[in-house]
Amino acid sequence: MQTSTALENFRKSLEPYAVFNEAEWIVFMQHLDFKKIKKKKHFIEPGQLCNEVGFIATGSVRFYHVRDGEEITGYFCLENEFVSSYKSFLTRQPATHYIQALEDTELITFSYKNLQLMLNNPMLAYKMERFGRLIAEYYLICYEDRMTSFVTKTPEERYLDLLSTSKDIFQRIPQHYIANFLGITPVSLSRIRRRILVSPS
Amino acid sequence: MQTSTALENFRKSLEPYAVFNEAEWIVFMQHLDFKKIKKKKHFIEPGQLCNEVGFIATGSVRFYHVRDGEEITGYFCLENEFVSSYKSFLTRQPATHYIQALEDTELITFSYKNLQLMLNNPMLAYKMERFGRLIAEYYLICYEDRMTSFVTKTPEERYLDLLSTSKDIFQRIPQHYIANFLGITPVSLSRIRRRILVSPS
DNA sequence: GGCTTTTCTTATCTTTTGTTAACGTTTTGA
DNA sequence: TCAAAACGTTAACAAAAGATAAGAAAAGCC
Repeated sequence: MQTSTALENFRKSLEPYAVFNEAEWIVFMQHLDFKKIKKKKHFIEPGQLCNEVGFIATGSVRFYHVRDGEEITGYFCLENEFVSSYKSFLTRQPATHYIQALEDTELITFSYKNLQLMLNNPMLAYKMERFGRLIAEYYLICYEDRMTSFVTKTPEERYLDLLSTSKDIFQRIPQHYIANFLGITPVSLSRIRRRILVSPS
Repeated sequence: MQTSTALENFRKSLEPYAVFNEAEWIVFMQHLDFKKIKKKKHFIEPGQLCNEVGFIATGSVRFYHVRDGEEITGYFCLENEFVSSYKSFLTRQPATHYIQALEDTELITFSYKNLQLMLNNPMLAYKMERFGRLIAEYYLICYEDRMTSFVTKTPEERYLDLLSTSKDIFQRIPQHYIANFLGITPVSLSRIRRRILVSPS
């Protein structure tokens, strides 16, 4: 994707969270970087400090942990979403999981250092605090919904929910990753799909 | 608890998120209210708009959903924590769950309206945006950890984790609520405890 | 104090999930 | 292009969890 197109798209995506005037936008842009991650390459690995937040212009990533030598995928991000190991980024502690590109991925990023510069720049400080608040609140609600689904719903219900809200995910993301995301094994997801095929309630 | 003590305690608890000077603190306090909830009474019920965020001075609450006539407890809050149906509060949509006092509970609250007033008051706006950002980020990290535990850990591991980080919870909160919180049934938690007693690995 | 309600455990049975392995298909990468 | 790796399904068995019911202990309430 062309850089200018990506930036325009980014600016539009930010509108619910931060509307910059031209002067602010120019300064804001000066604090951005661009990054390409080839498919299967990592954005972050355990033990590393996550020093940036990325906005996915094109592509997709998965978050995964390794337990007993096994990869467990906990989350995905697609275009127009932010990707970061937030806990590491915010607390300045090493990450405990991997973030890996599922496709060739183009990111618009800002580093921790640049974010601090903006938060301390009188021209941007207020808007950046607000931007940060609204983004954090947005993800807070996403995460709360997901937590609730683990407590109140069965794996089958979570699967049907995902199918109805994000059918496209099944076209782009391998099913065994989705199984992990639903909190079950790939074998179990395959069985659930079979059950639903046979007797679609 | 005495109001003045509760306020001092509140101010101290806020320090990681917002440090007010005396003038600011006085204005901030003018936007606060106090609320007592008797044990078993509700802070919010499904269908209601959540119009306030509470800080628990004393007591505790549980969040629960009702599914097929059954109550499922998804979360707890104890002293010095914030309690709200954030999704309802932030999106101005009706809540979908209950929040109920587990003990007689004293809250320091601020309403949505008062928060907006503070966010629009030049004297407080910047600090309130920052305060909101840092609180949202704090809970974002909590929720992320919990989400991850559902994907990467077994119920037994989640139980052992909870036991090691919040042993006191088991003294104050009925076990069948904790079972729901762990994503399992009370019967299943009882069996897990039995298993661990018999063969503590 | 005595009765009711809540809480926790245990038992039984059913359902679901995990584990492991096998197999065919598709995708990948040298 | 061709061998290797990745992917999805299925089967068989074991382990765990859900559903239901029963009973004992503890807490709550006139």
